[in-house]
Amino acid sequence: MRKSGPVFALVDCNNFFVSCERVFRPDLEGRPVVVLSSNDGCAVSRSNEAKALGIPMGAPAFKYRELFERHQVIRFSANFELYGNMSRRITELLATVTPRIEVYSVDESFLDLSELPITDYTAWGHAIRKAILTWTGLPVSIGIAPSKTLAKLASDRGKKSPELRGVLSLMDSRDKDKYLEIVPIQDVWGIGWRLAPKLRAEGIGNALQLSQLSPRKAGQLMGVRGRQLVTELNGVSCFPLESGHQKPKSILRSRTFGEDTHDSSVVETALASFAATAAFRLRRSGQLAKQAGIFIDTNKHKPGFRRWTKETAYRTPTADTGQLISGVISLFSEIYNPDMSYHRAGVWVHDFVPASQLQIDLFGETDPGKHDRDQSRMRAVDSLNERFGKRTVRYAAEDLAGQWQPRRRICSPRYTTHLEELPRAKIIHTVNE
DNA sequence: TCTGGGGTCCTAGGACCC
DNA sequence: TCTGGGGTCCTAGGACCC
Repeated sequence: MRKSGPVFALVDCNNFFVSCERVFRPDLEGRPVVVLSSNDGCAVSRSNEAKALGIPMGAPAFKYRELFERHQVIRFSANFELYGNMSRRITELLATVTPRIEVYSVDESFLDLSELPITDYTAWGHAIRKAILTWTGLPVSIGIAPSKTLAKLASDRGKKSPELRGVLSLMDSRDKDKYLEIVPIQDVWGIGWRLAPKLRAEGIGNALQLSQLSPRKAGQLMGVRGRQLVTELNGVSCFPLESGHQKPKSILRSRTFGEDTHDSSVVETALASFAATAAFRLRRSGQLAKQAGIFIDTNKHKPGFRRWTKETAYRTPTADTGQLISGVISLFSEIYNPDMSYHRAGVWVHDFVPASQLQIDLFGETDPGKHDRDQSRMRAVDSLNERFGKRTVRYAAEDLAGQWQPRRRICSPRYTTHLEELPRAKIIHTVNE
């Protein structure tokens, strides 16, 4: 059956990181749980019970320590290996429903339903929700609508209104306005902390009022993106499904150090590790970079915060780990000041060209065979690491003694990806037969 | 003591040219 | 050298997302 217009579903995992932890710790059901960011710094995922205690997104752990203790809030360091694996399980399941899928983030996917023979979208949503829960143990919310913005809004409503049991379809437009009216302006997808007060000052306080703006006025207040947003709220799709394999346009690796440091060698090994991962991602995307840069920060929460950035261009675009490492270390040597206390650092690469279209710079390169040798060396490194595990082969500069590495004091096991960390089953013998 | 990490897109304004 | 308008290209920074 062919529908007249676009139909999008947004499948959104509830409290994703916390839910992943609970799959393997069912005893945590009903208890307040938070997952902390790198360095165990702040809360990045909260269970409903934790939200009810008034723990906001991004709550700094040290400020909430007392509340955590008082209410026995269970805390975890972020275990991205586990979350990534759980995320792939859901994606694989959804891909069996339709190939028209856009993995929007680690916990959200859009599906294009317009070609599927669905007569009752709400029933379809409940069936998918149940399948995901059965197969992965993860609770999701599903919103279905003629535009992505409305699908997003619908899944959010499905999550927040218990009577909807996680699924809301806005395909039948009769009660659309009712739902739009209860969505505060700052909760609309695409309205952030700067636009929300600006819109409120214009008397626009909810999604319904936003949808009633004229395109002209919307453009004036919010630019082209805002004009499209208003159109989307009226059920006319402007943002298509971005399926397929978009290649990244920039790659950034950065970390806050486990402890602040003056030591140049600690910062160098961190930068070398970031450069190595960035280079690997670059190769995996089949691209070469023309530009690489670094930044180093002092602690931004202390007075006298400073950031230094420095960039370099490659005459011949590269994805070679060795070249990127020596590039970023030399940039660092131009910035380093032993009197500074460094808190965080990062490496970024951008300005990419496809690896297949490389043009060797005839004037800059004295050894024309070098590029090919570099490439085959990197291919060998990547295949060894794929076969024997991440970082089996690495550059000496990376030095994984890792004094810079963030703290992860309370990390759960990598249940799904490391054999030795598998959950253990206990067999209980009953005495009375 | 202790506050994450990784992206994309758009726009305003400067540099430069005719 | 100065005047002015108009166009393109590039970049930094703003704003948003998860």
